[in-house]
Amino acid sequence: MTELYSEQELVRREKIMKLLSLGVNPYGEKYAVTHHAAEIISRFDALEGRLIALSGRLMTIRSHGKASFANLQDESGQVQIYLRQDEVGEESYGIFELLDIGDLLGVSGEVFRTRRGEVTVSVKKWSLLAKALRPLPEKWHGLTNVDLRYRQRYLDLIVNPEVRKVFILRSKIVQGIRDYLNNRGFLEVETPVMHTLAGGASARPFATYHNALDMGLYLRIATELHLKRLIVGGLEKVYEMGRIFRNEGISTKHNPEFTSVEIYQANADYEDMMVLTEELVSSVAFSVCGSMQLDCQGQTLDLTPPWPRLTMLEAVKKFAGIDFREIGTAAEAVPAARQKGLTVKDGTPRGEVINEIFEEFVEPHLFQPIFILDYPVEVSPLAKRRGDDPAMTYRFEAFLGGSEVANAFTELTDPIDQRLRFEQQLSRRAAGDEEAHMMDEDFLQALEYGMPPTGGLGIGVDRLVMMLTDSSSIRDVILFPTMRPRE
RNA sequence: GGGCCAUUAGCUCAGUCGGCAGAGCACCUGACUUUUAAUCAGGGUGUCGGUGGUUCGAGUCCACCAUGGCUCACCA
Repeated sequence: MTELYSEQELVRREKIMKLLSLGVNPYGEKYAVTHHAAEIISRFDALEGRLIALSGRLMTIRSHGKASFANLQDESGQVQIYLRQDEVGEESYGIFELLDIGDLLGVSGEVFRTRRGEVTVSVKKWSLLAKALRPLPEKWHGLTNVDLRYRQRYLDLIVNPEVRKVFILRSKIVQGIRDYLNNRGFLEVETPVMHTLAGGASARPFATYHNALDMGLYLRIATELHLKRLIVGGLEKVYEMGRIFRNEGISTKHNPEFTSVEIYQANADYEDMMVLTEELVSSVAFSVCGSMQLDCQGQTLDLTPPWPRLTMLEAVKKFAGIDFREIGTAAEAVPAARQKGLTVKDGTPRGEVINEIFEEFVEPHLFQPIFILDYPVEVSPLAKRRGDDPAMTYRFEAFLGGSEVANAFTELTDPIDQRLRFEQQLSRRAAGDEEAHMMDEDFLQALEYGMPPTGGLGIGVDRLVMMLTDSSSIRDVILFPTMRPRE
């Protein structure tokens, strides 16, 4: 017994040799398909007695000697087929007996209903489109090994029908976002994925190298700074949906590459972005899921706008019992945080302390849609300062199902303040914070030509898809999540 | 990176106190022309994740390693 192949693989390889000796190509030509499985069942009354053709994967075989039943699965679902020796002929039936579960077939025949009421295709002609050399996972439990499901997603898609639904839904969500924005005059643009400077977010980038130019490059961690350059350039409503890369840990909410959509609108501010966010999300949910009330981790998430708004200071006061309007300095803020049990380094700026308390004591309580407004300037280096409180910015995040789904602000257009913010980030970088922003002179130069007042919004598409498909892990909404290679 | 858990047949999983490696599906042989988790009669197909160790004897106990899951940390 060779160790290369399992018994079942050997058997299937032998069957290929038999097929070839019978003059059958195990990897056949395209089959002229007229219908899909689900359609044959749903439109049975119109199709009964008619000749149709479909192709799909053989999922079950029930052989009765000189006749066989089987189930054929295509993208739409499964339909039963029925094959009789006296219908297709002895030779054809003999070849059918060399088939295995997993093989790809094209069949044509007449639609009828069996005694037991099952809509079935009575096969008159069929051909082999692809012989499967490996057996499929078990038909009742499907593939549950999470590792294998992600590594061999094609198997997951074949044997777990609900997985296919999630990814079809994802595609519709992405299309729905595009439709919504395109219909409102936004221009979809494409900006570089490889950056000489990784900016626009606090994250560690992936580094790569360009040989001909002899220089290092980073994969983008955000699309923000290029899209704002386009606003400077006079494009008033732009967006980009695309892949972002962050060199960080992997979790049920984080994949190293993920999809964001960033939206920028000139002559707008974060108030406009709030309306845009709740309308975009709720209308996409309605068009894709048919409802604004979603099942989400055993609870009902109601996306009907308008969503409540709470400032970060109000939220912190409400859930942590600390009123930062009365705590104006870092020297006071740090002990207040420690009193709540947080470990905070000496010299942590007030804004960062507020943010940490928010994340620790407020975020776990958020489930229904809510906008948290007015983030501290220290954690918002690209957002405009509030006119009434320069320590805070016109920034909000939208939380859905307890997860941050959108981040937006009235953009900082003042090049002098922007330079100051970058310098503050640089000093944090010098202090060892690898996620602090880098100085982007090229971007500052663009701002110095003048940028109109602008509202900007970023939405984590994967997390939105998680919400709308009730998925608890980001890996369940990414076809091929990042994995360590096997062996 | 820390903690906990998992890894046994192609797949889903059992495996008691350390004593011959098991079941269902799939697969193989045979029967069967309306079955549908088809049925009936027979067949076990295996580097028990890897490497060491303890032991008369290890799937089982110990150590280390690998991969994955959950979780904490980190991070939007």
